[in-house]
Amino acid sequence: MPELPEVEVTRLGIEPALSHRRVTDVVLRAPALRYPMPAELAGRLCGRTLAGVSRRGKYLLFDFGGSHLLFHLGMSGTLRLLPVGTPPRKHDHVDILFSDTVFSDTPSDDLILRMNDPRRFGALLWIDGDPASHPLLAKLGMEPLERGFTARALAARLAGRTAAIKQVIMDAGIVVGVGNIYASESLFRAGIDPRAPAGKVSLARLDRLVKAIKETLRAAIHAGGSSLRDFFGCDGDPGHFQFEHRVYGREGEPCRQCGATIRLIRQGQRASYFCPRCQR
DNA sequence: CCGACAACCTGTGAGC
DNA sequence: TGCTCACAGGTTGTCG
Repeated sequence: MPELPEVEVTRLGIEPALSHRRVTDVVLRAPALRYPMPAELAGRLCGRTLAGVSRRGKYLLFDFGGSHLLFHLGMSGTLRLLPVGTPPRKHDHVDILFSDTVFSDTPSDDLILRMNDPRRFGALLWIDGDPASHPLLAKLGMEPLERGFTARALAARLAGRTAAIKQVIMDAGIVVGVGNIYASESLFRAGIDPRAPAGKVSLARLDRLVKAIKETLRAAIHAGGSSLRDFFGCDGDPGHFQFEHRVYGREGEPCRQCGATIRLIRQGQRASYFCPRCQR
């Protein structure tokens, strides 16, 4: 499901709606996602005010004034904002109820932040202290939309790597947020064969790749993300970037750039799509 | 350190 | 209609 653009679209919807609201209740309907649910979560959260929501890679960090609630959406997770009283559906595992804003004099406008995750590969963790030093976050690589993500910085991390470039740019220890869809899409835009050994890609080509990754992710965020089957933004709207995919999911169809037939191969148990003429 | 692979879990669509 | 199989946006752990 969610790669960086889908997580960022979720953050952009939630942050303005929930910031400065106070938690009034927590409902957990599953004992665990990828990890056991945080102990005493209701006791820790109720009464606290949300200061803001940030993102690191595909993780969302809800700042409750020094302590953080961390979400990961895994393969099939979504976060939605719903009116209080909305009945839960299958796989709605977590509700966090937020009060109306403190200073509003309108009738109650309380909201539920609800996490749905059929496959339960997602995660919910409570982090005291600096989240950057948490084991899940400490070893993460570069943020692709930040200035530090450059061809030179990428080249330094790829030196000596013999694995295929597509698999390496999906490694969160190198660069975060680039998953299976956006890896294929970015390599197409950069004109690079996904099978090329990562350490042997020239600096000039890495420069094109870095620019392609930034462009692709930004365009996808602008489009509300890609919705293949079960991604929706926090308002329930699907994204529409899937209609702009140039190779992902287009096996056997003509390349939009040159007309050659788009190919599907397996790399590391994942599907890779590419144009054999445009990507060499 | 690196690379290859299995595992986690549910739903869906294709093929018979 | 119903069965079985392959596969799906991610990450972690193990093994050589």
